[in-house]
Amino acid sequence: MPEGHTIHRIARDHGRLLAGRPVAVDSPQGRFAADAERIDGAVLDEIEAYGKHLFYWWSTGEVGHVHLGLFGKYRVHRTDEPPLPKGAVRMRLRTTDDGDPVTIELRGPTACTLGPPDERDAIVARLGPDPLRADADPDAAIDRIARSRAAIGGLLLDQSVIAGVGNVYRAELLFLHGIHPERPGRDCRPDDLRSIWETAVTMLRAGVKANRIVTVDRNELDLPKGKRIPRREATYVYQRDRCLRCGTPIRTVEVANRTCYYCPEHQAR
DNA sequence: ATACCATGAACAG
DNA sequence: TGTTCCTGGTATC
Repeated sequence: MPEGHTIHRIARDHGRLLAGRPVAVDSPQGRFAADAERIDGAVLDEIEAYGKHLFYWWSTGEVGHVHLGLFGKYRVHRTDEPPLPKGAVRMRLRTTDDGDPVTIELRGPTACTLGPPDERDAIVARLGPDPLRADADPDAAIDRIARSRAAIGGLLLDQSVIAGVGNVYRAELLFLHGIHPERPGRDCRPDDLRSIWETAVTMLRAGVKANRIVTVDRNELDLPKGKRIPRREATYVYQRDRCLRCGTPIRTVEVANRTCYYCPEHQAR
């Protein structure tokens, strides 16, 4: 699930539920237990999203770091007495004040740690600009791509180039700009690179709003008004059999160790 | 019941 | 470049 839009949506939703409140923290599964103890009962000041990373700013001055990876998942319970947790809950956050009771469980993350703000800064320093953040510098990403001999399909997945884009968005961004995933970054027109950034901003924002990835223009679909777009219709090329626009069979190519879907008709080498 | 694959990324070498 | 870690949905038997 988690590309950048998911992470920003989680930061927003969970922040609304927990920010400014004292929170009981524990780790039923155990691997976060020692860290949990240090912030147990502290006030959660803010949840920050940066690319695919989440940062929990605690009133103790420490910062929690969560990266969901491929499998990590949150579950929200609107009670402070949730059912016995099934499976391995790495981190559990539970309200203890008089407000609306909330318990949030985290399972299967790639990273779940606690440290000083320096550690958060070090992680952010390794990341490229995040299209969902107001402080993003598009030129940092555009220049990196424009100077690179590497395939643009790999660069778009490289979090140090652009933070928050994942395998679905990369395929869709390249399709919409008619660029083959294996084209070297330096062989792309600068205008196209700028446009890719702008499209990324639009797509990711739409993803946060809808809480899912929908990259197609609704008007290109033959759907009854008001009907929800099915998952397999929500993209132009990603996990499709045929290109939504021309019907050409979709091909795949491995770029950066991940399957990249593209339309051979629209995306020439 | 079992296998495999997936929207991710760190690490070894 | 290949291996490893984590979970869950779907396919296959």
